[in-house]
This record gives sequence, structure tokens and C-alpha cells, in this order.
Amino acid sequence: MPTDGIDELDGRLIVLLAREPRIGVLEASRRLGVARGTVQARMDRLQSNGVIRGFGPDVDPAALGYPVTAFATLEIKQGQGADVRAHLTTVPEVLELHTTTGHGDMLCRLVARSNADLQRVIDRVVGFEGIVRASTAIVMENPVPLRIIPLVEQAAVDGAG
Amino acid sequence: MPTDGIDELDGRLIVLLAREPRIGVLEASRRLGVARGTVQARMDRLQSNGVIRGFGPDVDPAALGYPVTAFATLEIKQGQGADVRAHLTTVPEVLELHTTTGHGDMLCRLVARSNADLQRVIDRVVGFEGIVRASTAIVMENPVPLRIIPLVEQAAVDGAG
DNA sequence: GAACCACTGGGCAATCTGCCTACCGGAACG
DNA sequence: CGTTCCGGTAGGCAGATTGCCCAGTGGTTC
Repeated sequence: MPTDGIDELDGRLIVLLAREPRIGVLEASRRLGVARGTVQARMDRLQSNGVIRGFGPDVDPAALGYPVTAFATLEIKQGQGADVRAHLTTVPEVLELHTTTGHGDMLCRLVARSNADLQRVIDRVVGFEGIVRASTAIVMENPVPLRIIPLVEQAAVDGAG
Repeated sequence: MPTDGIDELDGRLIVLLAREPRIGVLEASRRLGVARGTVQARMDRLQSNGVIRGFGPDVDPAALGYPVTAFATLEIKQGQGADVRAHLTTVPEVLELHTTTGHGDMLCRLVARSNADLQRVIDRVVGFEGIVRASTAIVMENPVPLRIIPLVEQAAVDGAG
């Protein structure tokens, strides 16, 4: 169970890593003005805490040939949740899946090679008995790409009091 | 403009990096059974291509003290789009924002410290004249966390023909 | 006071990086 | 058919970084 909260130094470290991921421990310690061992210890702790899950490559689906993104809200037949999850897991174009409150039962993020191709993807997604209905919203612009820095900064000042 | 598509080696490299991010160029070349220079060249190309945007730390908002995630669909007053975008950018709990087709005009991902705190966040989000209406879906489970590996593998076999 | 903790500053061997050269086979081109 | 280009292989080298260790210090807790 992670001890929630990060202090100001953790925050600066994460922001630094987010801005310049290729940075090493040594260079980070120089930038932050602390000893190398401190940075090393903080990074170890942040990772075992689960605050930092990893440093996976940030892959752009568009550059992979999938420039179209959409969000689909799915309505699921009672008791079919697990089957639908398993089904959606097998579709590579499903990048993310959530179960939610509200009108729909699930929300998933899809990508496709084109608007036309999106039809194929949706057909594959909803081509499963457990899914009653789907409503899709195509993404036009992405004014705020997935970001974490502002939240980290917020958490850092909260933690630091 | 990126040359879309990746070949089988690119695919294996990205998957390897995704699975073991801390791996170095040298170790990667050993795992892939190719020369170090090749891995170096591929990584350089993938990054200048934009296929790999970077290696930022994958931060878990829950571990930061924000365990509640929600998606909000926003309806925007005509012509207020830019202002709303600017407004939402200033809210740290807004992790992501898209403009979409369909009933709503925008879709954003929010996090909060608790269900109660979510009310505060939503109030802040919709507390802006340009926003006509908001409908929020709280995430209960996340059966498929944001993933890219299946798509990379798909793109790799497509590219390899 | 004593124990504990995080941080500092230093040192060490082993490793990796960035960069370079030389060479090879296949593909494209005149 | 010969030349050039390109991506990959194999190797080498100096310099930087890593992982790990130690001893000392200041602040906190009990």
C-alpha cells in the first residue's frame, strides 16, 4: 500500500524526469542540487511506492498509422461484463477500457487507420453478444494531451504544506 | 511528416522497451540479436519519426493521492471553445482534453482525491461561462489500462506484410 | 542521551554511451 | 553491368555513468 503524497523534492524530481526523460541519476542530482544518493533513494522509493509505474516509451498511435482516435460508450447486457472485457482485450485498437457509472456501462478509447477504418474497429468491438449498444465520439482535436506535471506540482505543494 | 509504419524489428524493439524500460541500448541489442549500432539507429529514427515521443515517467495519480478518475462530457457555447480550452488547461485535475463529434463537444479526463472532492473539481471545471452543460461518468474499474503493445504488434506485422 | 533516519560527500570497479572506422550485401539507377 | 546508396555488422576508444559501499552529520523520536 503506497504511502500517499510526495514532498517538494519528489515533485521536482518527477517534473524533471517528465521534462527530460533521458536524464540520468547523476545529472538529475546536479539539477536538483542534492546528492546523487538522495536522487537514487527517491527514485527507488517512488517506484516501489507505485507513484512512478515505469518509464515506458510514449508511443504515438498516429505515427504508427492510426491517426484517428475515438471514445466509445458501451451499454452492456447484465452479467456480461467479464465476457465483454475479455473480448475487448483482444482488440488491439482498444487502447483503454473503463467501467463507469452513468448511462453507459463502459468507456473505451479506440484508434483506427482512418474514419472508414474506424467502422471496422467499431464493428469488431460491438460484434459481441454482450454489448447492447454503442455510441461513439470521434476525437477532432486534443488540446490537452495526457499530462501529469500540473497534478504532480499540486500534489507536491499539498504534501509540503 | 513521419514515414508511417514500422517493421518487425521496430516492433520488437518497442515492445522490449515497453516491457523493460530501464534496458540500455547494449542490452537491447543483445536481446534482439542485432548489432548495437542498429538498435541505436532504430531508436534515433523512431524518435525523430515521432513514433516514440519520449520516455517520460508513468505516474499513477492514485499513488499521488488522486484515486478517483472520471470522464466529463462538456457542451460548449458556440464560439467559446478556445476560452474553455484555456480555462481547463489551468485545472491540474484535468489530465486530458479532447474535442469530439457527437452530443458533447468536449471530453475530458479528471481525477480527484475522493468522490466528494470530485464535486469540487467539477465545480471548478464547469465554473466557466462558456460551458453549457456537463455530464460526468465516474470510473469504477479499469480493466484495460492504457496500453500500446498490442497495437505496436499489429502495426509491425502489417508493416512487415 | 540513544537510536533512527535522510542526506551528504567521497571512492571504487564495472559497465555503458557516444562516436568512429571498415567492411559487407542488397537495391536502385544510369 | 558497374556504381552508388543504404542499412546492418563488428570492433575500438575515451569519457561518463551506474551500482554499491563507507563514514559523518543534523534533526526527530522515545
